[in-house]
Amino acid sequence: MAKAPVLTPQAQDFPRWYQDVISKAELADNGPVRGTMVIRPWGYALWERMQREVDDRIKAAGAQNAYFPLFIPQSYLQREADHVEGFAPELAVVTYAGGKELEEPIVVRPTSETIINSFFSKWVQSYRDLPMLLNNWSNVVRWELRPRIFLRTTEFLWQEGHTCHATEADARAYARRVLDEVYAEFMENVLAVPVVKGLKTAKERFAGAVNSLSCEAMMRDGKALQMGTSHDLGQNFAKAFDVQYLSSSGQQEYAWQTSWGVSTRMVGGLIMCHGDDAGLRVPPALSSIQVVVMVVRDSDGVRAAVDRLVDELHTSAIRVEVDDRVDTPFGRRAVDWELKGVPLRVEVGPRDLAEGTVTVVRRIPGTKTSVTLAEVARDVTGALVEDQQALYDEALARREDATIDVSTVDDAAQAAATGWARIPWSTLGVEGETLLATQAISVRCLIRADGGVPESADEPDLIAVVGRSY
RNA sequence: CGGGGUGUGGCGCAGCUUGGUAGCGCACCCGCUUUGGGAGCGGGGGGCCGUGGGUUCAAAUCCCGCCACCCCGACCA
Repeated sequence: MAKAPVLTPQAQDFPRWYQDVISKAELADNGPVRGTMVIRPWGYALWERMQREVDDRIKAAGAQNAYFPLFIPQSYLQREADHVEGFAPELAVVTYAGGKELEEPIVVRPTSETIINSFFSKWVQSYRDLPMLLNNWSNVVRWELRPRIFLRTTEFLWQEGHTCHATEADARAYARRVLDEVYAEFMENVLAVPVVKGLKTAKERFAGAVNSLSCEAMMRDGKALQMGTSHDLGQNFAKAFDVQYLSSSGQQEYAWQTSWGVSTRMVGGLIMCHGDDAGLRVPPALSSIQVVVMVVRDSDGVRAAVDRLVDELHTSAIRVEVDDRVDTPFGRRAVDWELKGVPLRVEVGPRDLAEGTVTVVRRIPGTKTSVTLAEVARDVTGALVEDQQALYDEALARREDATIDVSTVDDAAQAAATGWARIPWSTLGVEGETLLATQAISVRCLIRADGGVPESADEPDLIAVVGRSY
């Protein structure tokens, strides 16, 4: 008789499956304050690898890391009208500290536009100071009424980039460059998550931005997740915080700005895009452990063979971990690694060694094969590359199958029950967008007919990608 | 804000109707046997039963208040 499934099957109850994976794969726990989370080592390892890969790309795009404070004077938030209105409901405000009531309340940052701009106004003096490209790795707090671990938590970890440019065109181009070269490139090639890049509608735009661009991914239940955003801020904050520079022609000009961010929400996206009924599936390019070598039983020279194999894999620049917990039943260990989603398992036991082989188990396609000792390193290296691609291809095919072109608002609503719909923006319009909102369906982004990212929502022939979202 | 529900070892629950001071599964600890797909057997540790009051010889159980959390609706995006 089959054992009860380790996880609630996705088809039975997707949200429950998501909670089960997070708990059984030891990714995170809920914190004591509602909406907060404790990120456990395996979950944090995913985030650390994401940070490393994103950070490399941010630096390649010319930005430098800096750090700005957690606490912001409340008055700063109030300087930009749309910004304060957008964030007011989710602010955590400190009014009492050091044993007494504060003269001016302090806001725990929900994002750092205001405090960073207060320093830009000091640092940006001349066109020679531009562009100024900064990035801040930090935690932020947005009080959430309906939290979901990793996807929408009261406190989360992220990076926020903030830049100043001499011209509107430069700022726009940079916001777009981050979207393409930092975010989408990372998501598709490292996370193996295909994304649709597009422009947010006025309704979905960041509070205080002129335009917001986003990367949208489809989860296995057909819902959308905004994986990252990049904003063209125009001169809104520059004017509110007096960020001016002297141009080469001797004029005082307001700087043109951008801001952009990705967060621990990506961990949730990774889980829901690739996970299956056996647990997480981590893409090889991301995983902090690419191959786990299992000592099936410590006898007949198994341990020595494992040590030699690990050295060889290290030499091939593969991230390897040994599982020599021989006191724990084999099946338990195998299930644990599957839940955690490590891409490859190499099982070494006396039976294998007698044949001069090892057993290679691939988590992503779910295959198990016997490979000779001489070929392991080559086989493993090839499997890591193939499975990275397979994961991406699978996710892309799933998204395409679940996305349909429609020409009426009713059909769009129908399609959103199981996936996404593409509908001409001229057909949908703001009225259609409002109507869909009553059914918890939103415009994820606007794209051009050829899939390109629009410069503005006023371009003709735009397509709205609509769906339900997290 | 309105309606409904739930609070009992780390987690999930039973016990409450018909009061007699707590039990099950998983997890944990010890021993032996196991170990190629979630181990078996034996032994063991752990609970102010959300909280404050009341009734009673006696309250997890009955009565009243409070708190927290969950679901549905409304509101907001």
